[in-house]
Amino acid sequence: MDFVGTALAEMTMPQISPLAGEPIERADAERLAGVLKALADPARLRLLSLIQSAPEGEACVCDLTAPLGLSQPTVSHHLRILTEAGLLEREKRGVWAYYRLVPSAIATIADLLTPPRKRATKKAR
Amino acid sequence: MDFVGTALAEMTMPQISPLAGEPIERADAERLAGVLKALADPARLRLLSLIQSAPEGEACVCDLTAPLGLSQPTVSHHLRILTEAGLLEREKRGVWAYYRLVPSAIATIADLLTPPRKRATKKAR
DNA sequence: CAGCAGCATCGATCCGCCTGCATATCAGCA
DNA sequence: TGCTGATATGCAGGCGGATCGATGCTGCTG
Repeated sequence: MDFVGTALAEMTMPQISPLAGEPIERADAERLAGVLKALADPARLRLLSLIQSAPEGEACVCDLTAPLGLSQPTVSHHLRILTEAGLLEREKRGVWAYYRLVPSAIATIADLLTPPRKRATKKAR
Repeated sequence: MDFVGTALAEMTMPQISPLAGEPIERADAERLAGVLKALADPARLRLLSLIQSAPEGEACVCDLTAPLGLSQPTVSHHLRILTEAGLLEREKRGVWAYYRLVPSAIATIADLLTPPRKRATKKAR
């Protein structure tokens, strides 16, 4: 499941727009589902929220374990999934690993879900 | 998992905005994750796409089985999940069950994911 | 160099979900 | 009423994922 990391980049291409007019391709559906699957977990949603609302917009694992009530390996596991999905980026400073949101990554997903409003719902062929 | 059906309605309240400034609550995270989990499946994404691009914006199960390459019970199962998540609505006309998108349901999810751009990222306390 | 602290990885367990087959339900029709 | 076709539901196999304890790895520090 390494393709998930590049899924976002490939889907930013405007002509794909999965839920727009044309029926979605099987491969595109799997890519989008892969990214959504990374989002579709309470712990990971809270992780994104915690990191985003952190003082500098970044947080290390030790700051996230307590508020989530999960073990450190589990938190690392979720952070890994979010990073591979292209939603987080990791920076190692000394002993600590700082995570921050990838700018506009989530907004890209939101855009993919929102069909181009003005496009005719019927086939534009 | 009946709460999923009402999850969308509860989260449309603007003060929630899960990925906005404040850290997300555990209950809100689970509700949003529940809806996202309904979306995070290739078959269900293709179902939404197929229904939306259908002639009248609606389709019955028999029209969806072939393009998905899945058995009829499996398609019914996915349609049920999407309906319980508040993304589809079902109308029984005679022997057929017609499914159509709930207007702006997906757009609501997209809005929940997109933080209010101009909110200060730092704590507003 | 030895010890320690922060993270990642491994192995194992438990649970939920996707899928299909078989079956039940329901509406239309002869 | 009995039959046929379109959907829904029950059941079960199989796979993936969430979680944790134990362990390994790596910088920092004394």
